[in-house]
Amino acid sequence: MTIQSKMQAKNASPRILGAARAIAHREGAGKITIDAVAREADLSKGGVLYNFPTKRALLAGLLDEMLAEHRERLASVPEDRRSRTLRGHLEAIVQARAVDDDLSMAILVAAASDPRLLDPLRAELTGDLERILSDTQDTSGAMVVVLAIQGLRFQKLLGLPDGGAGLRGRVIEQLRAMINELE
Amino acid sequence: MTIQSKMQAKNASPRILGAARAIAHREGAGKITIDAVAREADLSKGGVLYNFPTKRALLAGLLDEMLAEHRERLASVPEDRRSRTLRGHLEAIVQARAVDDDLSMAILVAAASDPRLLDPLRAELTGDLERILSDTQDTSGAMVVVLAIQGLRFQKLLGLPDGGAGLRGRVIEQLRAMINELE
DNA sequence: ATAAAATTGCCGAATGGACAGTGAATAATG
DNA sequence: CATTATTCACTGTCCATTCGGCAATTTTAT
Repeated sequence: MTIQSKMQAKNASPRILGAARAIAHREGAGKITIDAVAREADLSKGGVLYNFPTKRALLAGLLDEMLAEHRERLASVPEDRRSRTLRGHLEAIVQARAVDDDLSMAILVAAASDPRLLDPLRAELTGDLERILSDTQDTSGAMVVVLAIQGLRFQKLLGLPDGGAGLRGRVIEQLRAMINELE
Repeated sequence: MTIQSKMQAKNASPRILGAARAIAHREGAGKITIDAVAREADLSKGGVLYNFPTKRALLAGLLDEMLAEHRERLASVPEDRRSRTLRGHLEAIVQARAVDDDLSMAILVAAASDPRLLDPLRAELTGDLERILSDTQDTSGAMVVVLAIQGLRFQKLLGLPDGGAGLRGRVIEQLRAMINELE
């Protein structure tokens, strides 16, 4: 019970999504449960279900929010540079410090519970990829960079070995260089 | 009830693991349930739990089996080539046609239910990575290849866009070339 | 060798907990 | 007052895990 216990917010959805992310960050993606989210958001279970009528909808909302953030990061790359989309993908992952900021975690839960939840993501990435590939002649070179970026994502997410911070920095530098060399 | 209904096999574990993989392949990783595995393996629930006393143990067993297969694939790369481990990782994923043969799916379930299940995988990969990096001077170049391979894994697993089969082939060729150019 | 005893591998019916979803009642808001 | 946001108390389902029993197999004792 917070100080505002009896005050109705106009829209609890952001708080709910934030709660879900907090749980995923703290306890792992699999622990996202309606009850848990309700507790975390200081709301009743019914309250959560009022905003997201099913758990599936909640997960979809999560993914949606993260996709939106992803788009924002992409948009923050200067308009006129070559390989803009590809640069955006790389910088997005460099900036996302906490796993919490990252798409990947939501992706995992989604995939585990219902693969169709990933459809919007697939659509988005398909568009991105088309743009990336049409930005250059060296499509397989570009694709290697794309794949490496995805590799970075899951490596961080799953806590797989990364060869240390120093190497990580040099890898990112190298990826930047590879992007610059695309024509 | 099969024809051998009253015959006791010495060890149902392989059948159980096979059943689990079949389910994961057909219905998704999240559908691995003791009941389902029991049905698929034509065994009772108790029978499954006799071989794997908890579900966690079952998942650990799955991961273990897949790690063993992974080691085998690595071992199949000719002894004397440079960057042997790295080549092994690449060829392993090229060979694994069905997602079914791939580590990744098991990884996902494991990560979702209990991150600690990934510890053996982490250990294995840490060793692999050390070997890979000590095989060359160009550590960041090698790491980019490692990351791209991981990217390929998850791309396939999650059904993310890959730019088509042609591009995929060229990417693999390019990765092979990158490995050859490592010193 | 063989009967008895112990062990192994498995069955299948409970048990209980976790969880998604419902609906009627209630409070807040404009 | 009417609409919207939320609570509360349930319901039903799914699922991991427990447990007593049983048949086949192996070991031990005679």
